[in-house]
Amino acid sequence: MLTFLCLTSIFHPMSTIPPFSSTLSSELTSTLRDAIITGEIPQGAKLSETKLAQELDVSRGPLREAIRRLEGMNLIQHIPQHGARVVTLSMELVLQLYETREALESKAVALAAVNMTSQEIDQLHRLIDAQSKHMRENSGAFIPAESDYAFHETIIRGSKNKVIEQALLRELYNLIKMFRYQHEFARNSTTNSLIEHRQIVYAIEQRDPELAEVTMRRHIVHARERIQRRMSASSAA
Amino acid sequence: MLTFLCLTSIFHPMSTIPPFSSTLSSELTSTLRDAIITGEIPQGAKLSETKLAQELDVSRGPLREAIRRLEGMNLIQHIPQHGARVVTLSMELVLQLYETREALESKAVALAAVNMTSQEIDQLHRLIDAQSKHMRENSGAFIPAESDYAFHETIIRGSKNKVIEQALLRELYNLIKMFRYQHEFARNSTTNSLIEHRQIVYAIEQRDPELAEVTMRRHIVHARERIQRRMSASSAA
DNA sequence: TTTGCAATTAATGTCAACATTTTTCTAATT
DNA sequence: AATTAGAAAAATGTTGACATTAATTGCAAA
Repeated sequence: MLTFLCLTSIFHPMSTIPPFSSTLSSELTSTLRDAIITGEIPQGAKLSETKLAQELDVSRGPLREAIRRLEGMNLIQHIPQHGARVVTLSMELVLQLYETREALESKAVALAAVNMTSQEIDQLHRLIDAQSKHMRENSGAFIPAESDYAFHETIIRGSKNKVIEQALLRELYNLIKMFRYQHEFARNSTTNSLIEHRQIVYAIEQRDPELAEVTMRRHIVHARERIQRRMSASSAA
Repeated sequence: MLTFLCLTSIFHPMSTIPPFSSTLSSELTSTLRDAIITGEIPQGAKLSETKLAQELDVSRGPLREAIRRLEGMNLIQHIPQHGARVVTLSMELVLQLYETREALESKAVALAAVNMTSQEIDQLHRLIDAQSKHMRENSGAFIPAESDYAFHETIIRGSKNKVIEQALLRELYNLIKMFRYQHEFARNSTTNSLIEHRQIVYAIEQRDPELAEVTMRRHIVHARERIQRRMSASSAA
């Protein structure tokens, strides 16, 4: 028996998309998305329409629509006449996610350096200050994942490019959150991240798109390399 | 009365996704996608489930699923309780599409320079030769859009990065095809494109990711600038 | 004529039943 | 015992009806 059955629940702080929704179908989309990200429905698991509909006490129509939407978010793979399965995050896929993120988010920050309002830049400062405070008070190891996401999302929205925003927040970040949530070592950011965050904000403040771009690119490459090291280490063990 | 009603038809050479499909819902997806790309269903048009279902002689269930899928491809915008509309390609959106394409496809070609097989590179040569032949025989103005797409798709698949491939071919290219199909001036490529294509293939052959990346980036920036000039010229007129 | 409300119409959201395909189980054959 | 064929079960695909919400129409009042 699954525990995510409460449809009107308060969701994880993971969520990019607001949990509120007017239709049952949208509500199911959020519910299933969070259950997949947290691993409550494990990777590779088959989503049986019949069983899920029974457990969630809804009919199959809205459920199928939710599954189609999650398909569009790359959280689910659907094979006609065979059903839907939760995506499996192979080492290869995760590295490809970070390669794609590098391309998109480095462009996003370059645009953000030009297009962000001063209010939005202030918001970045507030987030960094909170991260800094958190590290001081916890004798320093990690930045909480939520704060890290908030930082990156602020920049992405600051690009004012809806296409990049959608590609990153709707397709990529759900998968990245899923990976980080389900791997303890990736759940929080390293100390070094805060320094890099400061460099990125500095470049944006200087309205220097080229500097912002290379700084962000390096930030994401570092994250990818860290994952690569950890994954190959654990697979060798 | 719409004319795309023949579900088992031979589709436009536009299609990225093969027209064959086993389920009615997938078939509807292809049908509607092509109707949207060609403008048979015009930009901003409301997709009335009731009417469409009647005209296509299907029930609303599979039709709704198709609409959800097209939503995932960014061809349709859906507002709960209000229905679905075909996306409207504003000047702003088109330029954002090309900005995103620049970021993704420059990364794709850098990966392709490392990962493409020699057979795939041969394929690029064959496509360029055909483009070259076409221009000689037609006293030279343009490369047909289909040949241009084939060239870019070969490179994108050659990157061997499924995430970038999906983002480009499933989300971006449909919209770019839609724009080019519905704007006569953008339908074919310029003479200069062939030269740039040759430069790109040269860089891939040299297994030089950096050169490939800057060459592709310039190629796409040129395309965007050409659009920008044409659009502002026509809006000034 | 215009504004506002009520009633009607139509559209989207949801459900339950039916059809078809796939999977599973059983049993017979080699 | 293993394999295969057939039957049973379960799953996905599809349909039409019902519920609820939005849009339209018509009428009354300002």
